[in-house]
Amino acid sequence: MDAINIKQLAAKLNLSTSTVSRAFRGHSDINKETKERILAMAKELNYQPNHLASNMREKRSKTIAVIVPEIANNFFSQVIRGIEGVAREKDYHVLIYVTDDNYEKEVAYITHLNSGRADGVIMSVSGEANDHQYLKKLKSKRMPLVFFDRVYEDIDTAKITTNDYESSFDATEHLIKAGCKKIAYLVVNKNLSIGKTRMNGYIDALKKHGLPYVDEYVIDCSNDYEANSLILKEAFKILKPDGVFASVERLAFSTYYVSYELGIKIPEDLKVISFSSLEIAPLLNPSLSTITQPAFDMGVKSAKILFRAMESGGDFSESDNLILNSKLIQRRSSGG
Amino acid sequence: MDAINIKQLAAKLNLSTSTVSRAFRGHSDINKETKERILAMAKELNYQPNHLASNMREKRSKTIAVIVPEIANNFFSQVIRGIEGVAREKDYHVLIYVTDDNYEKEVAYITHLNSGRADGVIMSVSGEANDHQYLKKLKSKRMPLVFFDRVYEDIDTAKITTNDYESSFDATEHLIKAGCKKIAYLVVNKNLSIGKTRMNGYIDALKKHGLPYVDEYVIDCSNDYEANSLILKEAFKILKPDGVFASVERLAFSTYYVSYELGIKIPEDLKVISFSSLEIAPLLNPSLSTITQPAFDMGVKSAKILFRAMESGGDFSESDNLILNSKLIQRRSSGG
DNA sequence: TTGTAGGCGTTATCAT
DNA sequence: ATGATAACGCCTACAA
Repeated sequence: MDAINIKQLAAKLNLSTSTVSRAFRGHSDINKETKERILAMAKELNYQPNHLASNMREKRSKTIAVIVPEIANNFFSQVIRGIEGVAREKDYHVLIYVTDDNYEKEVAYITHLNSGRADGVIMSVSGEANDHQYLKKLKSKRMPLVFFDRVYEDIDTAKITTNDYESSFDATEHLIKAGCKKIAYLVVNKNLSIGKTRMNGYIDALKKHGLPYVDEYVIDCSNDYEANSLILKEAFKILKPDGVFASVERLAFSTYYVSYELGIKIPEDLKVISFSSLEIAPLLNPSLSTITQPAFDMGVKSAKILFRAMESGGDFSESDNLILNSKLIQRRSSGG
Repeated sequence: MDAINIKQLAAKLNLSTSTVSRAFRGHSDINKETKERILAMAKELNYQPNHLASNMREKRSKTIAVIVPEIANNFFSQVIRGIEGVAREKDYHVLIYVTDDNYEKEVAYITHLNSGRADGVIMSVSGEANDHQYLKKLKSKRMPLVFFDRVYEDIDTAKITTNDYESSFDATEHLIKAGCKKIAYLVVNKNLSIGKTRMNGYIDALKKHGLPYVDEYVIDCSNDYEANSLILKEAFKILKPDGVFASVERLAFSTYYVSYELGIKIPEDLKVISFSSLEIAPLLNPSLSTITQPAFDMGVKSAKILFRAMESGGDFSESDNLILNSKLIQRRSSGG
């Protein structure tokens, strides 16, 4: 009762394996009747060509790998949904790898992919460490790589990002116009390119409006809820900011929790805006002002660019560096 | 500069492919020095055994498939995270398939998996249609299948679910004790086993407390936000429920939006409780009372059971039907 | 239109 | 300890 193979099927039909193979590959030179006979019998015996074998023969896996820092996160899950949809259309399969922002895992995944498991990679980087040699190996193996959102600048490959600098500038300016004088910038990893870019927008907006840039107002958080809670509690007590710009959704949530706890009223005492892909931002208490990235669309575009590269031999062009626009949506948390 | 293979590597070293192969498989009979020489050269040439080939040889893919109705959803993304973690430990890879609650896609995915792409499947079903023949084929191919959360009762395989009946009973009772007399039950697909089970809990709780069961109070919704908004608006206007029990997170969100719009005050005019895995339920306006399923844990357990089955030849035992407990967390939306 | 045969890259078996 | 060889299941160039 085990899986049947092409040989057995051919035997049952008194045909050669080539003919059977042809029936499945939409080949030209095959008698219509024979083909039908084959497909009918295949159905009856529940035969399907073995992918492992045919992929090996054709030297491709019909699979793409998606590497993300986390998955239980609105932004990434929406991106993945976008990627999955495109892959499905192309009849490709999607492997998921979660790095938990861990550099070693990232290296390990990429390294293991160097072995025929995937034909291409879409990834949002962990941002730890500075040695990106392991990624260059992909290139030498002609395995196209697309970065989205969090990228390594020193790797020359397609990058799908959003206009982080402008958005951050706008968000900060938005808080200033709402009357904030002491705006805290919440970040998870200052060294990550994305953290830097967003911070520059913040700094330049302060400058433009003649507000001083104060180092302490840049609050370096972690990926851990508990830890962030402590960090923010301390910071809020000491600095007493009247505005918070969270560079990551999670930090906005922590801001809410801490504010509840300390009796800080949003938006009266503290105005908040955050990068976020949360679809229910309007349902929060108070509704959260957001800079919303086109997550789903980023997934779709990343996948399309990857497929184009795979179809054309693995090369990218300058036009494969896309910068999409995020949307600033003002809600109650920033005084709207 | 293309990928190198074992033959070329062996040639460079003046060794046979067998010896090189042994170096990679931790085989006993190999000279330590030779092994080191091989590994060093492999590193230099960036050689890695081709998975497609070795998997084919060993007749397994070291891959599991995860099929879910949707992915941009807290419950499913947390389950996936759990699965992914276990898979990683076992050095397995994870394929993701999204059905969008579409029966045809479900059938298509399952059918295509009958071909060596995966060694096992974890799935939460779409629940459309009643012909589950296609799943039986998996069994004949010795491909273990684990259902989680949404299952087909007529398929004899491992099932990881939660105590939906009891949770629903408790949730309904909770609303009754909070003073509700006219409780609406919101459901997406009445015919899905999960919808039925949860509804039974609702019905029995009404009975126990002497409240009439009224057909109109069971409100059949869809997966579309817009459509649900209309359905609920109509229903709320006509039925004027004082309690809502949402069998799915999404419907609680719609309830909030509609209530805002109609000026219905939660919890004063309407008390709400919902199945939900939302980590920020406390931040909603008002904070949402939830029945929270142990999503991450369900993922972990599903994966572990699948691996045990794969390791032991594909069979499940009665003890592989797990029923985990959800937690009822009372918050402001139900009057807490 | 169909069949024959070789090879994709790896590994286990058997021999040396 | 190492090497030669066959086999995994499929596909295609070539032959008939």
